[in-house]
Amino acid sequence: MSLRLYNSLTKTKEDFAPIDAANVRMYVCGPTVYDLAHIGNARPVIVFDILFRLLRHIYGGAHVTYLRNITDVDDKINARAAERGITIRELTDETARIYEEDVAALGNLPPSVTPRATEHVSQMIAMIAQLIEAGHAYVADSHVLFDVSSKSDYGKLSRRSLDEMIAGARVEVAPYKKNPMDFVLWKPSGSDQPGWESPWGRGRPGWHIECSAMAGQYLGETFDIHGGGIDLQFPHHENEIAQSEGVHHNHALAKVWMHNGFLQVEGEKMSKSLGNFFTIRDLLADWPGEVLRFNMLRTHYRQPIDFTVAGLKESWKTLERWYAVTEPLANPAPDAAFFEALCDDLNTPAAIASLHQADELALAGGLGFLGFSNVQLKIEREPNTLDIPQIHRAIEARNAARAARNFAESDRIRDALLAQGIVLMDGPQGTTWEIKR
RNA sequence: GGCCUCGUGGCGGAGUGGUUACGCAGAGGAUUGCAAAUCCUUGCACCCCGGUUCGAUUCCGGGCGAGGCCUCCA
Repeated sequence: MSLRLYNSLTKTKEDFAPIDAANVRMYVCGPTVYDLAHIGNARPVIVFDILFRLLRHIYGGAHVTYLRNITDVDDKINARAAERGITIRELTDETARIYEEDVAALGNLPPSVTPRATEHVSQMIAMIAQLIEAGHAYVADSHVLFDVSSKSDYGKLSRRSLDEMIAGARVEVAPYKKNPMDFVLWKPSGSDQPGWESPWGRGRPGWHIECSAMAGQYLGETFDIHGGGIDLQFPHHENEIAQSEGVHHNHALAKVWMHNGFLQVEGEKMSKSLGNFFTIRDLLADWPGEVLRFNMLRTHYRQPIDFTVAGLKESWKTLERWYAVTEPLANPAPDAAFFEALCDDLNTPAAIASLHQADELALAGGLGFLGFSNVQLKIEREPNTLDIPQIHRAIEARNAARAARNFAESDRIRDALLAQGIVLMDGPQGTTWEIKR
């Protein structure tokens, strides 16, 4: 069974063949750490975690390198730190730490490498110098700009021509730009802004160069897979391509480009003004991480996803039903139907559908493979705030009443427990209980 | 305005040139003192109009609708 992935660059599903099967390399754009990550940010993390697991399964755990960067230099970060009256480093450290906790709670494996932009500024400076040398960049008004007209295939990922982009013309046209679409590689910093010494004076890197620099350092000139949200396709990924290929003699940056679809909340765009803006942290207060994860995987990664409370409830219910039958395996080997679905461009909805048909072993394997553990739901099932001996005494009293056919009393006890959120279930092996949802 | 994606039953969501998954909800049954849970059975769909075809939900064109990018955004 071969792995097939949809490549945004060619717009087709292609057989995946690694450049080096002994070291399969994947880059995914990580967070800009100025604020808590929201549920939309969680989608690419979960999607590419599944791909990471699949690649490790196919090529071996030691033969996959997965890089997810941390962007800790950005003007939004500067503004937020000033607002909160803390240093930039305090803000980025705190936000990065919370981010790691959040994505771990969602069941994601740590990537192989999580480099920080600020620790790679010298690589960025070197790259910018090479771009100037190669005629792809120029210095103007203390800035260094990428000259998009110097790269004839600029726009190949997003399939836009320069003419179209200029016709769209909502971009800021700074007077020092040769072409309105030229983008900043380096910009000058004032004394109140973070800055690094460079051949072009004290300044800081532009928006896109960090990804090119870190990808080049850890994954080489050309690597296998570059992932991220569809909204990053233009301009961010387009510009990454321009920068990296500009330095690497037009050798491709990545063979396969993958983009996950957008996320909506209850049918609307998530935004602070609509009051439907949810951070991962908000949601983790009400929903176990594995429920959030399962809900995300019910939709194919390239489709838009509508995040709803109804969907979360359904996800929770499905997981509970499965956990009642089996426990996810820690070292799972997927069964054929499940594996084939995943290998078909990460078709997680079809893989999940196969689990509904699967026997216990295959179900346990599939759940484990997707990164489920049942740890969080177990805690949820028996929160330590409950007086469990009291519940058991009530159940015994009710069963005594039932044995005496005093159904008025037994129903009273059951209703009393229900009022506390405890649902009773009479089975052949006796009475069991669970938390009402 | 330009570029792009999508439109499947009450809901979620795969897939396919011809017998149309799966899950949730609904209905019927088994079980139960009654419920709950569970199990079995089951009804329900391929946005509209053209075209290609023996045959289209699936391919092509147009329309309508939704969403995304073009500016920070995952």
